[in-house]
Amino acid sequence: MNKYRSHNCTNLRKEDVGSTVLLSGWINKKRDHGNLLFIDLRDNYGITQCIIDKDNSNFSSLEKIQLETVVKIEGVVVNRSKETINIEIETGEIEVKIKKFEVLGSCKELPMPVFSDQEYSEEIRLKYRFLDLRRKKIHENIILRSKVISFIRNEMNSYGFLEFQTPILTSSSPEGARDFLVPSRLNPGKFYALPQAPQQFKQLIMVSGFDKYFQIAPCFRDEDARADRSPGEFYQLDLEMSFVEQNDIFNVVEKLLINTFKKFSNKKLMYEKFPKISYSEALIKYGTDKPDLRNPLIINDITEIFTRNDVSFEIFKKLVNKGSKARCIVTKNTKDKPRSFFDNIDKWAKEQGFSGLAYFTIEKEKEIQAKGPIGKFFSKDALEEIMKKTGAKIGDSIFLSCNTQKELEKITALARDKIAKDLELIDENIFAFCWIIDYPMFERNEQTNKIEFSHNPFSMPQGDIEKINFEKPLNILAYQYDIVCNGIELSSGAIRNHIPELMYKLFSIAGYEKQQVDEKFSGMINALSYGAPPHGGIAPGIDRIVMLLAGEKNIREITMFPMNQNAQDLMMNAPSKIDENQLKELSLSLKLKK
RNA sequence: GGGGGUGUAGCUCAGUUGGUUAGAGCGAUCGCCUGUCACGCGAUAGGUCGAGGGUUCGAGUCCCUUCACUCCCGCCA
Repeated sequence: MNKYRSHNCTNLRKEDVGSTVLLSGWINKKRDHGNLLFIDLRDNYGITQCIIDKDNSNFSSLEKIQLETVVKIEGVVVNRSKETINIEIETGEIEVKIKKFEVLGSCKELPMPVFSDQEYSEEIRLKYRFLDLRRKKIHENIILRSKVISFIRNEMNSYGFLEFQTPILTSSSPEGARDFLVPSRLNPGKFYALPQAPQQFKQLIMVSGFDKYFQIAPCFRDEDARADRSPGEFYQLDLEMSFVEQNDIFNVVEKLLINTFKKFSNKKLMYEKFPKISYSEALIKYGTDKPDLRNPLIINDITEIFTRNDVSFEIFKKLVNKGSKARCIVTKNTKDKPRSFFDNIDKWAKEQGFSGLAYFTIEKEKEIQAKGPIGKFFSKDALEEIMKKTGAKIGDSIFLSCNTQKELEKITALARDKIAKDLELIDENIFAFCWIIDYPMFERNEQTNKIEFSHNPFSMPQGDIEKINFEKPLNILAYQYDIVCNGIELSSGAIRNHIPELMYKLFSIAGYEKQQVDEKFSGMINALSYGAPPHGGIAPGIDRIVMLLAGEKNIREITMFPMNQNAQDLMMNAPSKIDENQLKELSLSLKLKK
């Protein structure tokens, strides 16, 4: 028998009554009745109630023992009387009568309690993460994460994918996020970069003829944190396939995600076949390329209404005249909502830094009319036209905004969420997946006015390559796609451009000389010129998948050892200063800002 | 880089229009208690009210500066 335990803390049942057992674990909770002491012993698997009374010579030392001390307990399994059975825990029908005990790991006074459902400041949780991780909810989240990852691995293997590792020390890339840099001792003045994603490597794997690759890949981007974005590092299910079209990727990923979500969650899937929404359609209907499809509200463009002579809402008319657009959100049957409902939304819009949200309600007494502060500006005919365009019915309300297209997309997207929340239109028990497709290859940077890659420079443009009009780059679409679930972007992917000449052409549009491309992407470009297969892939974010499955809103709740918002590890004290010798070896010197 | 929120005992929080000695629960220490499972009861210790400056007879409370944490914007091919 093992020296520490014969059973773990969830093993023992009625059938074990009478046997002498050895348990090891943490003191989760003590209940001291003076002459009788209950101890809840906890390990990874569960809790077993142990009991000792004053007749035992160990009583007084156990009575004084600190919570979270690690002990080994030897005792006999006994039945609990009917009244004292605890159905909350799996071992609740029995308890262990303590004979002997031994402290395996003593515990100082706790900076935070482990046995408690209370919430604690992140600062203390992260500093004492090893204590925090003992707590039930987060302990279970981390176990869930492990199970999800091994499930995904098994699925991918069963689909015929091979798992490969790719380098962590690689080269800096000019596109995308800020790189984490690592100085090279052997090459003074030169730096490695940590990979933002194994993008080039996975393409090289395809060129190497491996056909189907995947990896649970760490990705490093030096960008500021958000609730759903760790600073520094995160994990992707990186995958790539050869001789595929967009739909082949979709089929694999849909199958994987549906299987995963069905296995690990009881929530319903809104679509078993993910709907495909084009980027441009998404921006109009939802104001964003990551729409929450649980939200039934749709945005409609009604710019034309404000060119009519029988509409006298002059503020909007002037803006439309200058090139602004007008869009609206219809809410069903809200005519009896109190004035405060509408005013709160308008007030909220102003707090978001917009000029507010105008609104009216469509009613019919003798004839159709608009009620509300701006109702009087719309004629009956104009209202009927709006109803036709938006599908609004009598009794519905319309929230509208007028602005430049970019700003309008922003506010309508936010307003769509806000109004749905206020009206409680979102079913939290649903996962609504969709594909966003047909991303533009390029976009214009509004500040510099330059043409840039809008997503991934390695994506394949759509259409017959011979016939692409490179004179109008903003019209070129790419085989580039995203998966969105409940308004969270899970991944993006693309069919890759495997034709070097086409690559040079596209890079030249974005302002890169051939020589620069050769320099920055030498490995890739070179490889593509030695017989590259058509290929494509995608990279779903593991952290966000686990977040959705665990029902958590913060990525730190499903990350074992996360950094704080300032990219510091409070437990390990990273980042930290290094000594002069280390700098010297790397040929570095510091020039700190005061 | 910018905006919002928070900061009071080891932990979670309360603290009135500025007014005696800053409170509670959990935890800690000590005592009582033989069937609890958030055990119960009693007592004790524990505070630079994030820090610095200012207004005031008097500041946890008002003002300024600053720091930390967090949420958001920018950023995230």
